[in-house]
Amino acid sequence: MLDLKFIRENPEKVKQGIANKNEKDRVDEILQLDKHRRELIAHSEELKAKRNQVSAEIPKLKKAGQDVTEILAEMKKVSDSITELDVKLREVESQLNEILMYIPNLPHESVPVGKSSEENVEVRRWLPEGFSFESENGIKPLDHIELGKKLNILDFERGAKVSGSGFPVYKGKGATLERALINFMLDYHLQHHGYSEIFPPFLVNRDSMRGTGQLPKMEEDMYHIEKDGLYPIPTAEVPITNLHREEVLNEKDLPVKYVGYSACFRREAGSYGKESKGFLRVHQFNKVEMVKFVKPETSYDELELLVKDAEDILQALKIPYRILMLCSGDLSFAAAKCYDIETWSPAENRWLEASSCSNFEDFQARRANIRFRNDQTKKLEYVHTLNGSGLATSRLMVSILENYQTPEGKVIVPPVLQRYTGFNVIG
RNA sequence: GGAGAGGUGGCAGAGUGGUUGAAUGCGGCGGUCUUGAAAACCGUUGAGGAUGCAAGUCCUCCGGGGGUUCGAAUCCCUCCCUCUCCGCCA
Repeated sequence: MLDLKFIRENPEKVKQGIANKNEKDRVDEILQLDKHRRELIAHSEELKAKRNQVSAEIPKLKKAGQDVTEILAEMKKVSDSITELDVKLREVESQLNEILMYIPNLPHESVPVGKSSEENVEVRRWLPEGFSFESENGIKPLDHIELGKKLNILDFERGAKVSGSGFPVYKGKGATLERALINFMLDYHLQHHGYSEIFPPFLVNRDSMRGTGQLPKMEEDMYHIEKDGLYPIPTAEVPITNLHREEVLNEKDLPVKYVGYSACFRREAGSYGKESKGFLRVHQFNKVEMVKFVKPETSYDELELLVKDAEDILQALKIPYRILMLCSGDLSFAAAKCYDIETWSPAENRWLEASSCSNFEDFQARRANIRFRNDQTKKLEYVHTLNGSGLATSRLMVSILENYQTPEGKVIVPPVLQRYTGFNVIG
């Protein structure tokens, strides 16, 4: 959520930022409601001040033996006017608030302006030693679906039977490899990057979904358990960021850094047909997520570090990847700046998004009311929140299986995972 | 699922419908004392909003929402949450 005062004072800046995100702006509507709101407040408060003043007089007058019936009658009218004004005020405020909840965060000044993913900027890439985009023997590599079937480690058909399409089943060494990967990533962030581990709830309430910005805008993309008012999480970002909702953090504890595993559930409404085969687009997947709560002045440095933390995993696994800085038009609703990390898929012959690292500045903190006490000024300030996948296993698994396949159709387990799997090769 | 208890400031914990934003204790901050520290003592210590260049003035907030009243932390209704016991259960 943007600061209403900021919108009031910088309407053109806000309009431009929203336009750069390819969103419709309702700034004029906001300014009008805000004006109306402040008029109502001024009027209502004037009457309340009067009521308070007279109400304090009444017991004194009574004590002095005066007749107060006339004053009571008059105050009754004042009270009724207040009630009326407050009803209007509440109406205006809820309209205003509802619109504000749909206003996206503004892109940071360092973000390139652009319409779509076409205009994202490649920042750097990393390729393992000896890597080549061409297969050495000219044989077309098998894709992850073929490998999964051949090695009997992935079962998309039975997943579809049990749940529906987009709910993959891992079997045998595939299941072990998935588990190994999750444990490896968690351990790595704990041991090398100074995060502390959270194992979060997978179902959250509506307030949490609003806090991180999934709701109300992305309602259609979220699973919803109506009976209990709960939402299966689309990412661990939601429960982990909301751990500190409505809290005041100590400045000396910042940055607070959490890492946690969760299953992630996404309806992917309207996306059937696109990239729908295998792991490329699924309704349930596994992800290790990093979340940070930081002081505002450090958040862009922390974003760079966050990306590095995710990169370290890929370098340890020796998976080729590249980093993209998203252009304004490709930024998500709540993000001010975002880097995507894409891993290479030899069979698809293209890059696949495996991580997304974002700085939300105070957008989520304002919605979720997460603050810290500034030791110098003694004032409360909103923290900046960041999060990044470190990483999502589904796309990463595609890259691992495909990059580590042998000419015989086996898959070597990446060396750093071998002590987690207990075996070195699949097939 | 059944029964009961309770939700008040950072925490603990008072609170007859009328200067109660709220006693008291702990904690925090500042000070006195001390070589330093502790102890003791004194003072101070919530948030949000409207208005204003500012100083300030005013309004709101005692789980959420609604009601009674000139006036509500205090009375009524309703919802939510937490805890305890019983039942069920991985």
